[in-house]
Amino acid sequence: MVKKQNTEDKIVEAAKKVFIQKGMDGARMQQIADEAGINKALLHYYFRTKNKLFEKIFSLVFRDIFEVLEMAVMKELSFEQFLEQFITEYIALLKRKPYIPQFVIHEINRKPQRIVDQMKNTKFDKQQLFALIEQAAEDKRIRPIPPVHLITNILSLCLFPFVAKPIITGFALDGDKEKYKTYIDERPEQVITFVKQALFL
Amino acid sequence: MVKKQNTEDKIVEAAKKVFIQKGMDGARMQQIADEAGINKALLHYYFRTKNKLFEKIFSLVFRDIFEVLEMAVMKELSFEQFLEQFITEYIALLKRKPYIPQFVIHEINRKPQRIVDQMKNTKFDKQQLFALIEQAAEDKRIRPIPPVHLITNILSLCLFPFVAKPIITGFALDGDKEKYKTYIDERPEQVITFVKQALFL
DNA sequence: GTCTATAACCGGATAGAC
DNA sequence: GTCTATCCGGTTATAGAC
Repeated sequence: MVKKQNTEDKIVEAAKKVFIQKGMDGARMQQIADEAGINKALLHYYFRTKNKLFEKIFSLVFRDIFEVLEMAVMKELSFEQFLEQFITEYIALLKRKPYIPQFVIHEINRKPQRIVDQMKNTKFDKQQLFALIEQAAEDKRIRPIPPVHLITNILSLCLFPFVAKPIITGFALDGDKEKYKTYIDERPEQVITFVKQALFL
Repeated sequence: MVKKQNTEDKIVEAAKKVFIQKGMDGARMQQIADEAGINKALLHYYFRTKNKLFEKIFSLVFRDIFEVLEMAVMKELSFEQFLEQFITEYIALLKRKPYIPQFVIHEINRKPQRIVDQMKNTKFDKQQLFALIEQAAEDKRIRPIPPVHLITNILSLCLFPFVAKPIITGFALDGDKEKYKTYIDERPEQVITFVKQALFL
């Protein structure tokens, strides 16, 4: 938390903030410059174009996303362990970086293919996870469920509260930010319980 | 499906398409004009500014969203009936208008307060739904669960498959569009089963 | 109501001094 | 590396003929 970061870092941080908030189209180089406490020209000096700056931010944000995903699946867990650990850690990640879902959704809209390509480039192994689920069902440890549905279920339960934050706070929780905080703190346990009840025989 | 609609309708339809696809910032008046088969000047003649046109589209899309929501809760169902009917109809709505979630999320980002205000203006009664859930838990028909969590769970399970369509298709389903269609067709049953298992004792 | 032409504006990008 | 000033293309918006 040192105040004297170098200019490039200041730019990246400011750009991250603005691009996440406004998306590529809505973001303004002027606002990024203001946010970083410099002027527009310097932005171009460091990153040449708005697009190049955006690409930089995109790759940074994307790295965050798979940080946990990879970790969770890499370490040869049982399905039961995976379930608890994945939900706990993924929600923890989103608490630290709540802007991630919004940013990704924005990009899904703009350039779907880019997101898919990036995902294919990670170490995350889809097959391994599918197999884990199918094995658990075969062993009668969980009720049978198509892996795609289970995975999307889990992801949706983790992600939605962050995407819909303003709606949940404003509409369901009377605009009370403390209530939202509590809600999010309860989430890991609530999701784990919900999924376990839904699955285990 | 008559071909000769009046100009205003043509504009609205074209604007809907473009705004949904590109968002307010990304949309271009020229593209809307082209899509409607008229010229830019006429756009301004009917709606004065881009912003006013967008507001019009926004309110139209928003009406769609609550179409089902209101219906489902209005008609004094038991919790069990509500559950099945809501999930079935909400996913059916999203199949008809899959652009809704993206559009709303875009707006959550841009102007959170607008969304919340709009929601408060609907006939949808939050309290009634909360009470329904709490009553079911009290009667031991379902296991106890905080209503906010249950509602967000259900919504997330319905919405996510549409928001994440490109990712699900491209990454989990090998880019096979037919598989996505099948996946979506299976969804209502999968979600209902999942939620029921998670809830009912 | 609808068009063509153009004004007014905005925002990304560059030139050039320091 | 950092700044001020400026350019230039694209986009919204308006004027005015038909």
